Amino acid sequence: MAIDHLDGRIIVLLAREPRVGVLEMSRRLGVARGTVQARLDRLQSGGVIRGFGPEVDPAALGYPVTAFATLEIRQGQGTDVRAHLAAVPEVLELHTTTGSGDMLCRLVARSNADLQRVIDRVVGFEGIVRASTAIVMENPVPLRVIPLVEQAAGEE
Amino acid sequence: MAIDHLDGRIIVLLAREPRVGVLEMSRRLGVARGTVQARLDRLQSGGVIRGFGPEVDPAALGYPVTAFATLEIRQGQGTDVRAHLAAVPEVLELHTTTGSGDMLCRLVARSNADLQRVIDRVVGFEGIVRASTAIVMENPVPLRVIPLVEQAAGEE
DNA sequence: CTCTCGCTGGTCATATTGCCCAGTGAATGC
DNA sequence: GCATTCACTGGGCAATATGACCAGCGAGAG
Repeated sequence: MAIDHLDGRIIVLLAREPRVGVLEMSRRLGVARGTVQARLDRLQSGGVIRGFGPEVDPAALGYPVTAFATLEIRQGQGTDVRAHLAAVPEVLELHTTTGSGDMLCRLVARSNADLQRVIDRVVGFEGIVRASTAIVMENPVPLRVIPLVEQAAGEE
Repeated sequence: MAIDHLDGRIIVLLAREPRVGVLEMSRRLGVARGTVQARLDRLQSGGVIRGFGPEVDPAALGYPVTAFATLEIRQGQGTDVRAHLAAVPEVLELHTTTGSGDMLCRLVARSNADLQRVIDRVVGFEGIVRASTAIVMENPVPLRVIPLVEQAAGEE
């Protein structure tokens, strides 16, 4: 899906101030309201903008510890492992990857001690052979997309 | 920050249908509008809900390849490396971790070939000693928080 | 027993939304 | 050269949501 420069500005503006409405955006961007509305519809139906769900901070929820676990899976157990991990609330994300491990997942926990419990629960499943965990200390670059959007919008 | 059961329902509802307004929410949840409004304010100022920014899908933007890179940093170069990586749009996320590597970052690229370019750019910096990359094949559990919210809201 | 707090259910003026329309300009196809 | 398509403009409409209030109520705390 192609991203226009105007599309880029819309997304950036929306990311910076999510509360602005379509009308306010049209004012700021200097285009007609209908245009902004049409662009937004296109971006959403095109899948570029998936939604506007609330961004919840696990830390504020009482889960300040984040970790990444690399899992090694027993042959053919992939499906079961996926289901098992999907059932654990502390598993925020799961990927299957190439490379040394077979899966990579993001975990959160209430404390370092609690992380042990989470890991036990994650690993306590026959299909998982081995797990190596890296605890996150700092997060210099929190999940972001704006620079990418700007690049995609600019070069186009 | 403590999460109420009602808070939980608000967040879940909001995550499922972000477009509903405060009024509609109050109707669905069977409480007064002012209550929902007050709860939302509290959740936001408490940091539990960070915002309502648009969720952009890098794949739809033309970056369908995701990878995780583990970086090994030369002693004392941490700050410089952070700045370097923050300047690369394809770096969506960066963490410093315990364990074998020193940093973990999430990358996206336009293709597997393009990933090489991105990695070169990431690694092409004196402070980085070594990098090992894992390409994401599948994403069985996309980034989610709802189960965690429900747990935090339920047990409380 | 009193105070405080959160929730209710209501009002109000204002702003925004979704939807419609005709007109314009540029690019496209015949 | 000419007609068509498309995106954008600028406007107007009714319906709705918003933010800001208010008094009253019940429960829990001191």
